[in-house]
Amino acid sequence: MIKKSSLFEKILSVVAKIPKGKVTTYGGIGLFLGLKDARVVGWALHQNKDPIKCPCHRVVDKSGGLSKGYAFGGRNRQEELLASEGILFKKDGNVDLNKHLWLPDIRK
DNA sequence: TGGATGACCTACA
DNA sequence: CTGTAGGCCATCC
Repeated sequence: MIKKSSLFEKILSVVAKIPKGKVTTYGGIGLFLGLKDARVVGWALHQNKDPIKCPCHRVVDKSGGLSKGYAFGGRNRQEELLASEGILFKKDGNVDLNKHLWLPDIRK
């Protein structure tokens, strides 16, 4: 049900569909939207100011690591939010993609 | 109109 | 493994 609008809305729609306890990657969203870059995804999330509709904390990088550090007010904050949803972290401080990786449904 | 910016990814040395 | 370079998309000034 992705409408034809700015990628901003598309990305937000995808992120909003992320089930609780799951995480997705920038590259995954970009690939889903047919983009060849993950920058747009990061850009959209950065421009996003509605964490209620867009759980940015559920979006991680390809390695399962969190963003640079100034996402929500600190990387620690994101970890806290993810942990609050039942997402486990590895000793590296990265999300366990093997258990929580989720990708958008292309059919829908 | 056009350069600069951005929460990234991949490839190569 | 770390560092550098390129890429491509949208928005802002």
